[in-house]
Amino acid sequence: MATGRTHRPATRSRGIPEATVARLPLYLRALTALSERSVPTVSSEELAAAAGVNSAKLRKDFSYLGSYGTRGVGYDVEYLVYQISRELGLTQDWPVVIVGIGNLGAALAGYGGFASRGFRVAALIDADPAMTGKPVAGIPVQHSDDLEKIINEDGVSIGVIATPAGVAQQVCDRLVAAGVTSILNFAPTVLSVPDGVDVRKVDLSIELQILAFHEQRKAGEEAGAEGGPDSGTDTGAPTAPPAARTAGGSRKGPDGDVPAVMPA
Amino acid sequence: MATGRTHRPATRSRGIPEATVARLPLYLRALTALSERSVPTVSSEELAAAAGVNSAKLRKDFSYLGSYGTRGVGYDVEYLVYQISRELGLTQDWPVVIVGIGNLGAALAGYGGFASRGFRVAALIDADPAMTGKPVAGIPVQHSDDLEKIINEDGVSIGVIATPAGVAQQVCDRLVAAGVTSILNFAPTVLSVPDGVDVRKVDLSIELQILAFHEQRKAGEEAGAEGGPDSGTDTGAPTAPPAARTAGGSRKGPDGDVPAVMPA
DNA sequence: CTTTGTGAAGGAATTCACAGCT
DNA sequence: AGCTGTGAATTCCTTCACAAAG
Repeated sequence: MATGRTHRPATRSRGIPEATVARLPLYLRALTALSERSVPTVSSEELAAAAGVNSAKLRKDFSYLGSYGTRGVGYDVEYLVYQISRELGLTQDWPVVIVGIGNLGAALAGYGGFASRGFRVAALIDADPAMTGKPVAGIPVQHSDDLEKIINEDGVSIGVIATPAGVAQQVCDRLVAAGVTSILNFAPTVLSVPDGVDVRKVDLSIELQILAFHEQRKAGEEAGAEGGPDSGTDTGAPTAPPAARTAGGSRKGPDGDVPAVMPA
Repeated sequence: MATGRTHRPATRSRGIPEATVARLPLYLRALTALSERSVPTVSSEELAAAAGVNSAKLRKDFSYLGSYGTRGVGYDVEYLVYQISRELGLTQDWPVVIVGIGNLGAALAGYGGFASRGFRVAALIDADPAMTGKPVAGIPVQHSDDLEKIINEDGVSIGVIATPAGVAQQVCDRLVAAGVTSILNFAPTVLSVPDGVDVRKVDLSIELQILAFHEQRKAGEEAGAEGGPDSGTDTGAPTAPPAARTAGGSRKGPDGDVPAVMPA
């Protein structure tokens, strides 16, 4: 930035910004919908609306991919679908293994958006011998003893972890050792992986907590002018704060001390 | 903040950055684990490692909450757990409804992390009459005709949508009309909601596509020095690009034209 | 005219690095 | 000594607004 970016980015677009990459699938989905309705072209304004972003952002995003689009007209839907697909690597297909076939794993196995767009469920793996051989979403579950063999035979590089948190790290380690370099983690744990391995995390409870934060904020505003943080709703007022600082005068949070009612 | 924080923040900390809010649940989880092991205090360095972030970021994050923590020592685990919980609004409990009890909805209903930390599944709702009354994860499914009544009676403000994409928007509309102001959406659609309603989205297929992007990138680097985007892997080379631009010289992507093989 | 593509401005998040407290 | 809390520097992302292209 500071240095002004002399000319073209050397070896070609080294680096589409992460934020842009994260939005490409959104654009792709919107474009696919247009494509199915046989809409031939779309403006940045329309497409942005369909994807739920603003149009300047969309145009900037596309500018990282190249100069697709025609001024005064818009973007050719089919062409863009192809270009984005290629950029995302969806023109090849990616075998994926799902480890942990509980409720969630089963749901994922049956998820339609999985099969479409280049992803193929290569195997379902579970540690429970009772599951072995049982078909889930039409695919027979295999035992985790064979994990390494499965990964190797199918050339799997993407793994989905849907196990309980307690075993997620060891499953992860085995996947990585077997050659998996991208992991989608549904278990509520921080996974540690060597450099070069990507991990993305999907965490229901985190999302809910973020919503709760905003929800609380709304309630606070709507209620009293600027009253305390949450003026109790049901604050029992009992017990004492876990470890009430060493007394002292440190300027703590909003209203000093209140007991915790932490759920398990 | 900027203004040196004369005394207490006026109306109180107007505005913890979103990025910080999104990490609080991570810290909370790590702290809860420490708490269970009866660890009394923790340094920013240790806690950051457990949460998978760097310690400067963690300290900055905490600084938005107030001055908990003791120089030369670290943070009192229990105290921090409480403060973060309160900040996130987890000291009150939030009734949640889940709409769409298919594979995914059932998985969510049974998800442990749900019940803990202040969230309570108030109702499971599905449009299929055959599901009505059937218990899922111990909770009887109710019919979507009663959606409004359920929301009102239980004072639900958070809704989870796990329906097929096709009906997600209308379910969303009904939830909002009934008074829900926070929505967690698992359906692969962009939901439009009025101002004041928060939507968060969890989308498997988007996460996979982002992984595929990076995966492809790795493959590219590891192979030829800096060659084309993916040098084919299996590119049939057939058919023509959807709408091959009006010829012209616009500097398109990396290697001009290649056919699309888009999956449905 | 319409709409893209993009410099430049503005804002947000991260990281540095150290003053200040314990 | 050790560790937090935070201004300042940096990097990343978004938005503006307009020149260039059809």
